[in-house]
Amino acid sequence: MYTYNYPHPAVTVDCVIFGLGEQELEVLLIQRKAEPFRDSWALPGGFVHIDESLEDAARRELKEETGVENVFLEQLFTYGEPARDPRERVISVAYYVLVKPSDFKLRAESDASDARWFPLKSLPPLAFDHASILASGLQRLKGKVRYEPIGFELLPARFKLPQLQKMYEIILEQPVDKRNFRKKILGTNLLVQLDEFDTSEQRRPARLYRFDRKKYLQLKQKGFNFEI
Amino acid sequence: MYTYNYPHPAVTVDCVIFGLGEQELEVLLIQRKAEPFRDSWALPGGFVHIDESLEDAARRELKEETGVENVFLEQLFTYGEPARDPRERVISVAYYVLVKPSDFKLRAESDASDARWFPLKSLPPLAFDHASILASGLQRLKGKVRYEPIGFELLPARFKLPQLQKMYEIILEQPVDKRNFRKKILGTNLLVQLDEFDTSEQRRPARLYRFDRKKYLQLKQKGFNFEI
DNA sequence: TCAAAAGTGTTAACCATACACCCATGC
DNA sequence: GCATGGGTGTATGGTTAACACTTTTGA
Repeated sequence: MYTYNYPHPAVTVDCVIFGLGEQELEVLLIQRKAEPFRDSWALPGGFVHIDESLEDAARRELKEETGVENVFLEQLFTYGEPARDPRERVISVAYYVLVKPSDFKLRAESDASDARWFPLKSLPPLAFDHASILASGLQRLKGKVRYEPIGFELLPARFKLPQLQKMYEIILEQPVDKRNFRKKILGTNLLVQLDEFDTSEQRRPARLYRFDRKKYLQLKQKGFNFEI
Repeated sequence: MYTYNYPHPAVTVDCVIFGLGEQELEVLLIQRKAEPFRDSWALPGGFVHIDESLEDAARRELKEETGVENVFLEQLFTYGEPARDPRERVISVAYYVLVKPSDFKLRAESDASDARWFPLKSLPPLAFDHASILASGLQRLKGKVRYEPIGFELLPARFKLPQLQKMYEIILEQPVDKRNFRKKILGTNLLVQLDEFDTSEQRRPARLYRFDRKKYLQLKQKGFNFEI
């Protein structure tokens, strides 16, 4: 590694933001106001400032463009094909983000904004190589949700088991056996049974649980592996 | 994403190169000739040219600095802490690389070079944040070797089963039951039995096999998952 | 009393694990 | 003929998968 006088590329971050809809996964996109790809939908993101870390840049852009903050965020992949941006050489570090329903509400608050949730099954055409970034975010989510407890990031802190099961069914796109699911998930002892019930529906109320993250982290250090 | 007049960071690639030693994993490092960290050992790598893709840059640096080419190479993580390089803002896209024994020989050929293999257990102090990059390369290798057939990348095209088993024992740092291992690995039908034997040792010759990559890719598309 | 979703156990099939001896070769 | 690692099968325990009815509530 010697001295370096060649031109530097621009570096951006882009975020694939997943949320749980009623029956499917949704992704938060923004509509571009500037060329290139003006008026196209795109992943929220932007240029990395010279004095901030990559993750800081991702969180900053996330907040600026969508109002979303304090969420699960993990680096996905870095895209650097020379021609991926028509303006100049732009290297993009992609992140994926999981938001809870309570974060969804920001959608309403910031509705002056150009951000919108799209069901995965009906995405608009995306700017740049964002469709491919989104696809690998989805692939990562599907793969990781089975052996790390990241699915809880898509649910409220207190949830009912049918809700948890539904989340897995939506992400994995396959039905899950109710009894086996309950046996397995309760068998981990990572769910804390609360003395509360969801009475908002007009039927038998479901018991609420929360995920015991502290306990999970302890077990993980001892070599325990979460698995669905 | 608007126009962008801020300074651009430099972008580098760094490679964590794994090879199998007799009894342990080894990593290929180079000794730096320039400041900062002059004479320190470091991961091979360097600046990304403005017109080459990230992977192309990684392969180019790999060849230039170590003579290694045509190997398994996969993106690992992108490191962008603002102070990780004392000279200027440098964002590094890290790759991990798996080389076969036949690629090892380049070590001898290019021994004028400043590249050397180090057993994982006796690494020298590393420049920049390379120790942490190396650690996550190792973590990735350990995690991935169990559910993707990447371990074969560390072996010659034709290998004997005890050799394959040893590779897993070295990477996973735990003993593997010989009979169960053979049952499982042969049960996948992904190993092709050859009519050749390893007669180089002074004992009962071991049968040679090769990994059937084509078959694996077909099965994978149908949802098959390799697992050890 | 009805509709709708919550909640609960048992059995059978499969898979993972543990384990010990004979074989083929070169010296 | 001996030392060395190569090669082979079975039995057990644990895990996963399949499956149907009762309970609770609000309307």
